[in-house]
Amino acid sequence: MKNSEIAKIFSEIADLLELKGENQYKIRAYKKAAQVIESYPIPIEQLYKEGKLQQIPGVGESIAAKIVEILRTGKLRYYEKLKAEFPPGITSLLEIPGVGPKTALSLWKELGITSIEDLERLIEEKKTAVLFRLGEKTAANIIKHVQSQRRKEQRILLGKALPIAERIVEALREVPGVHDLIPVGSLRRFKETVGDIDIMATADEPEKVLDVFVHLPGIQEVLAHGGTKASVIVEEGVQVDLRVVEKDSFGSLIQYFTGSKEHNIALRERGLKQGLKLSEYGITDLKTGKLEKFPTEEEFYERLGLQWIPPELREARGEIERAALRNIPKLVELKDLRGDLHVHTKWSDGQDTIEAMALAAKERGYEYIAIADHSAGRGIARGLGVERLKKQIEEIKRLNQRLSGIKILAGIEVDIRADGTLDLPDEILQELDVVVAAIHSAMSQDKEKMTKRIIAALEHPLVNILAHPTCRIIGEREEIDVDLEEIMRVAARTGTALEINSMPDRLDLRDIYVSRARELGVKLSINTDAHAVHHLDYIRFGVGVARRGWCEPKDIINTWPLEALEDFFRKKRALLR
DNA sequence: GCCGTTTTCGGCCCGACTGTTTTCAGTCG
Repeated sequence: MKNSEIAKIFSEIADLLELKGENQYKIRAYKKAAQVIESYPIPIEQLYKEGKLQQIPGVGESIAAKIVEILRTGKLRYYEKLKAEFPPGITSLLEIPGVGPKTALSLWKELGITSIEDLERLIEEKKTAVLFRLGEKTAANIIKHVQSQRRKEQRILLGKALPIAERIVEALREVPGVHDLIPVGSLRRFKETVGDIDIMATADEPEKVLDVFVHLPGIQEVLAHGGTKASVIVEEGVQVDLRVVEKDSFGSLIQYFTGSKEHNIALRERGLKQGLKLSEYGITDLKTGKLEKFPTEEEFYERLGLQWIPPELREARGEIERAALRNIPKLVELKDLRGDLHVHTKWSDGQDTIEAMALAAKERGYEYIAIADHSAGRGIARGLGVERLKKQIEEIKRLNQRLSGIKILAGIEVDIRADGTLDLPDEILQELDVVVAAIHSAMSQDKEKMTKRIIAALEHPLVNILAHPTCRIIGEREEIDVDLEEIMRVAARTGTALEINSMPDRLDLRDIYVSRARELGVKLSINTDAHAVHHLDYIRFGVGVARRGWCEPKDIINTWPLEALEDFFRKKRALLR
């Protein structure tokens, strides 16, 4: 059973306990367990087999026993019993903003409402007016929220949100008297999707900045416009909030608004143990009651005895403990990258020539770039067979003689066929500098078959990188069903790198798997899979994922000098031949 | 239900907003 499925059960239990009016700390315990399990990089089933369930933070005796029951029987009696106490569907009411457990319960008990549709109908018939604390305004708000939730797509890709934020920040920078200007929230943490865009600023005249903001080109609707905060919807359909705040507490404010929520909770719990109360306004000493303000985040963390924590790590996944030990890793940065090892050209489905891609790479400060067009198996992508690949290798040789300051590596993105064999013969593959292998077909194979298939590719001495290992497309295609732990172990053993694909809708491997791979000693490669020159700039999203996975330059093969990289590839051939 | 720089028992994050059966409960981020 998948981690997400187990997490869902505990999250439902938390909702049901809320309706029951149970102890709020018990509810929180279930919520926390669900949240941790949802983003846990190791399959819960595996931890169960190893008897290590309680090593998951937030999972104690009771929840561990429930996980065991779920995995053994496929069911949980406690959950079934709880569900039977309420009509099915009632927890869906909790998804409506403004409706919590108390409201949901009275909607059901007083009016028999058990679904969002019921609720809408009865509000329109004005039958909810009899309820305690549910007047006209609340009813109107519920209708508004339900309708707007139906209309808008919930979260948008980071790759779409970041350019919007940058565009706005750039425009506001021109306003006289503006000092700080920084996007916060999940955007600053480089989370793969974001809900809305939140920007914080300090300025001499806040009204002036907000005034410019609501009149920027591309603003579709102004939702609110006050003296310190304004909210708009931009033409891309995303909500953008701008807050202009006090300079002397800017540090604690951006810390608070950057999140994550879980990170902030963990931080405040730690503060309490030190007799300190944390909030967005600063830190209050509980003994003296005095509030201390912090202009910078560094000072804020320092007051707690912590090293500053990069936003990408702020997910309550052990970063606070590491910061206390002053042992936060020196995360990989964009400037550490020396090349891109997976790009396409006109030879298959790319838009630009080899030369154009190479020059663009040079412009970005790279030392090398690997051309990895599709192999013939991909009919739709005008894939390369043996003869055309030979010609391409010749072309690359000629270009390398002509161009200076950039080394073009001859490569291929070879298809891993359904049976695990590669789409091109070894004789031609060994003529290449680098071989990237990938799954593009038969993605619905069962777990056992898929795992064997990928392992066969990893064990091939000529395969250097596994591209987009889970094949997911965010919001569109689920991950393939595969034993990732096993894949990672084989990748580590054979010296095969796993790719962090930087395409905004892929970001594959995703952050939590990157973190696990790194723990297991797997090397990673941050590539763009660029199909045009401008795609090379997507690399920063891949870097964000690597940072969220706690990677340092040594973990990322394309931060290495060319000789070290070639050495890495040679070693695998020698090892497995 | 979880957990331990004060704890194996007794705590458990913080502040703001909103509607309102008006002194605050309920909800949210």
